[in-house]
Amino acid sequence: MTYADIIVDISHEKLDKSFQYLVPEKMKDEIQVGMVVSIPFGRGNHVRKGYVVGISDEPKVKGIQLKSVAGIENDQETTESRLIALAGWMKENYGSTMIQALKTVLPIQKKIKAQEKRWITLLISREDGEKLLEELSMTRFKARIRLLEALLQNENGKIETAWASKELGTTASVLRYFEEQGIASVESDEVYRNAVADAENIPHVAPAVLSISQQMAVNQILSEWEHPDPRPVLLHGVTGSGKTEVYMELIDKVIKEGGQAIVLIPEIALTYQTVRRFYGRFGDKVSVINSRLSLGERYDQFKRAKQGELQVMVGPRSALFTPFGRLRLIIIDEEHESSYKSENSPRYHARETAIHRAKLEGARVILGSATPSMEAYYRAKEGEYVLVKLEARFEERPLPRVSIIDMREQLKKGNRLALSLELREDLSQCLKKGEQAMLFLNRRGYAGFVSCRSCGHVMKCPHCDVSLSEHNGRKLICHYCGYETVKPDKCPVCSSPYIGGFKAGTQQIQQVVEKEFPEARVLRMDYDTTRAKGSYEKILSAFSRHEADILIGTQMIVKGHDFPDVTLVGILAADLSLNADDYRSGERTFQLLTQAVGRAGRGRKEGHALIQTYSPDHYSIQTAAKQDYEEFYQEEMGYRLLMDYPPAAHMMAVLGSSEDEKLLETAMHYLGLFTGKIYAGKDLHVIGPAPASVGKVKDVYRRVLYLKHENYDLLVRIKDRLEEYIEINSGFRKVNIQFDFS
DNA sequence: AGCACGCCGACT
DNA sequence: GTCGGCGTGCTC
Repeated sequence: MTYADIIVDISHEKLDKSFQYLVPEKMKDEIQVGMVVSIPFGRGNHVRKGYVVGISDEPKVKGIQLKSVAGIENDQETTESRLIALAGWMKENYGSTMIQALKTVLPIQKKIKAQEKRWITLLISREDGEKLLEELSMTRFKARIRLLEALLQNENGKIETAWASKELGTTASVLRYFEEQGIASVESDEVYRNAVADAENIPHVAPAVLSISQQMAVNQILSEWEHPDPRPVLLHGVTGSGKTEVYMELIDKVIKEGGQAIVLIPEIALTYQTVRRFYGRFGDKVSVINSRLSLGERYDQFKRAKQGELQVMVGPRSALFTPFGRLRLIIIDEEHESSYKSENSPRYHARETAIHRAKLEGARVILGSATPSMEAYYRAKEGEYVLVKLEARFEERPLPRVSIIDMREQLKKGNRLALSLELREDLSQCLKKGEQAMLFLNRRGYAGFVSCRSCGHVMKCPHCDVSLSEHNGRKLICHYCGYETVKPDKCPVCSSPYIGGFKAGTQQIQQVVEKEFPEARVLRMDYDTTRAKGSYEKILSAFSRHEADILIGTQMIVKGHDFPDVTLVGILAADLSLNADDYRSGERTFQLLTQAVGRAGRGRKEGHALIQTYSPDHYSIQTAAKQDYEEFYQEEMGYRLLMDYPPAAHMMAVLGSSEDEKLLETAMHYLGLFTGKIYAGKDLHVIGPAPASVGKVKDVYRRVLYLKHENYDLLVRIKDRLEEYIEINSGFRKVNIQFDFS
């Protein structure tokens, strides 16, 4: 007998397990893991869609009469089944339930979408309506009166047909009367809107003539593609070298061959500019998904892709699962960005997942970055990826000149302001010449905490074990759970009145700058000024139109924007991100500084950057100032090798969370003991368990156990063993365990 | 999600 | 006494 494990309709959390069905004799040879089948389910034996996730010849439950698979849905087998196979791989390699994996991979169709809503809209003015109502009230047409009354009462003069027929008894003949007389119109919901914002106003742009180095890169990539099984390409191009032109050239090739392409970009922040460029070149073959689209719009875009209306999809991490039927190319721009790693289970990395999807689909992968991740560069050096370099900046523009300012010297010189004397001098020069400047405040992993200057007490969130941040000088807010409290005017521990915030926020910088340069026009871009919808684009486009002289902001200003008039970049508190408590802090600092420095001098005029720091000798800062990736990589790799951190070894974090602190502690302790016992002597490093870097969020405690080993598959096997162990032991019922690979 | 079982309020 | 409200739990 053949049995199939099937997951029923993925849109419902509670059905997060597989059910076993009998496979009828005639389907035995046809059925495969990844197929979509129809099955009778529940008491009513309703026929529903299900996904085959396993096939076996043994029943796993006894005492239950198994039902049989009703049929195989053949239609969209190829695209969908490959995505389901990808989900299976993600489940296995990142540790999650199959249903979570399926949900990230398949577009969730909304049930209501099946029957579209129709709306009755009042076309005449309210006065005319009242008049007509009076006339009608003399007649016997009661249904017409009810509908007109309802339309007049409704604020927008718009009601749903389904509601009208149910509540008002409106019939088709009533609607016909309203339409014929021009009193109201009946229209369906607008069908898919173009997801590309402002698409009508994007002019077509002819392909640019590639520079010599761009053309060389394209040729190198194409020659790799000649191989039957091309390797992923790491395109290492300095900031401003024109990687996007290379991407577009390759996409053009792929489209002409009848293939389709996915372009991943780091976050919504960048979509606006990037999408415009792609749309300008390829027109409505291009679409975009982002988190601002509604579920319905998102689904529509995937549907268009599936129907073959689109050739190119641009979007963040989740765009990787666009159901293209002839996917031939996946591009991951700014490959090093941390937003490519999912924070939810399955905690997949878009880079690895893209490479796997490409393998399943017969597509190629391009990874692009000015500052590649250690992982990607390591793999390229090992020959697993092909390294292609774009060394010259576009039009041979020189890289900016960089100076490092030792802030300890500033204190000795008696300057206590956040701006060094050198930066102030350069700013005034820059303003005099009518050029633009950017001031970048590095506050990655750092919140503007409030502390007592007398006893050192730090104001913390009572629910989350993180410091509270000061807002507008009077409120304290927790960025994890949103807890809010009034800023105390004396220390709750020692009653000292000297309690206050660390004065280095963007607002403070703005005040200093405005005081120092009263004639300069200053824009500020940070968490506070970009919360409103569209404000992000507004600030950036105002700055690019030179409506301001100085732009002050956090990391969001350093990402990939071209401002040709910017000649000066000032980086404040460059070393703050070095103090974050994870092994990637050196890499992040280098990336941030390199990207920030690269903002200067992208137009005709030469650029200059100043890095202000308290650790001028750190290699991340030194190499970023020299814009020397290779030297940074060597230094950083030495540290990773010494400490067995990725990419020198693989690491698996076992994340436990529970509301019960004691229970969590024992549970994690036993997991540690268990792994130590079964894998003793296999060179496995077990670290912890320890409280997670944020030990408590929304009153849920979090602990973490790290396992390091050079063999990834061994870690995956350990994960499987741990999952079994957790399944058997009832002590884990109230503890949530997740796995995180890096 | 559906559908059944099940335990408390207003009805012919 | 019954009809029916939707809370809870199960579905191979």
